[in-house]
Amino acid sequence: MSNKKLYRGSLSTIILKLLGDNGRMYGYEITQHVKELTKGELKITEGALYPSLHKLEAEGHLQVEFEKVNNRMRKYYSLTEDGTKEVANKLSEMEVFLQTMQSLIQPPLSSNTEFIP
Amino acid sequence: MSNKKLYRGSLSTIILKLLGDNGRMYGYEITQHVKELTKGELKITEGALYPSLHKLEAEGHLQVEFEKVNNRMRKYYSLTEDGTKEVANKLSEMEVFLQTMQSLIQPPLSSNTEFIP
DNA sequence: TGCAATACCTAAAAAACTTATGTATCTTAC
DNA sequence: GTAAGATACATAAGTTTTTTAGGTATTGCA
Repeated sequence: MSNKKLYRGSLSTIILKLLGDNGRMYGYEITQHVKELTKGELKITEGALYPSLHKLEAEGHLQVEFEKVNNRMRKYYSLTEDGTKEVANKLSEMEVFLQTMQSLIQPPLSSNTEFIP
Repeated sequence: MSNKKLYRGSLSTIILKLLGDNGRMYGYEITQHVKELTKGELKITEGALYPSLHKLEAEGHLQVEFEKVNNRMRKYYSLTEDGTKEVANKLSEMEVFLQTMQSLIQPPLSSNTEFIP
C-alpha cells in the first residue's frame, strides 16, 4: 500500500472482496488487479500482501492450491466456507465505515455566507 | 477509536476537519462531538486523541490556548494558518480514498445469474 | 461518600504497515 | 549474451498508529 495511511486496515477486506468476485486468485494477480481497478491510486506492496494472505489463511478464511504455470509457481487462494461469511461481514463493516466518514467530512451546515437582501 | 480497524489513519483528518468547522475545541469536547455526530459508531479514545493532538501541534498545524472553566482546566486547540491548508489537503485525500474504496467494494458487473429465455 | 462525568496525561504492547532484501524464472532490448 | 524489467514467491527490521491500562484532579449527583 503505497504510503497511504488511510488504506491502513482495509487490506483484508479488499482481498476477501476480490476473491469473492473472482473465485480464485494468486498474490501477484491481486496486486495487479487492484492497481488497475484503482487506476494506480492503490498499489499493494508485497510486504503487506503476503503476510495478510498468510494471516487470512491461518484464520481459516482462505484455502490454497499450488499450480505451476510457465515453470513458475503460483499459489492460488480462494475463499473457504467460513471466508464467504467473512466477506459479507467485512463488506457491511466497510459500508458503515464509509458512510460514517462521509458524514464526518461533509460540509457543515453553516450560517449563510451569502447576503440575501 | 473503539476497536475499529478501518478508522486507523483517519484520526488526524477528523480532528482537523472538526477544528475547521468549529473554530476552537478542547480534547474532551472533540471526543463527545464525534460520538454524537456518528451516533456512537466512533468513540475516540483518549489514548489515541491526546498523542494525536500533541503531534498536530508539534507539526505546526494547531495552536493552543489554556482556559479555566468551572475550576477545571481546558486546553483549546485551533488551526494555525498552516493547519488550514492541511485541512484542505487531508479532506481531498480522504475524498479520493472514499471514492476508491467505494469503487473497490461495489458489486461486480457479474455474468447474468438470471435466466432470460 | 462513592460513583459518573468532566478534563487532562503517559507508557507498554499490539497491529498493520513500509522499506529493504532475498530467491528464482521468463521476456525484452541492446 | 547479458542486463533490466516483469513475474512470482517470501521474510525481517523498523515505523506509525492505535489499544489497553494506568494515573491525577475537580464537579455533580444519589
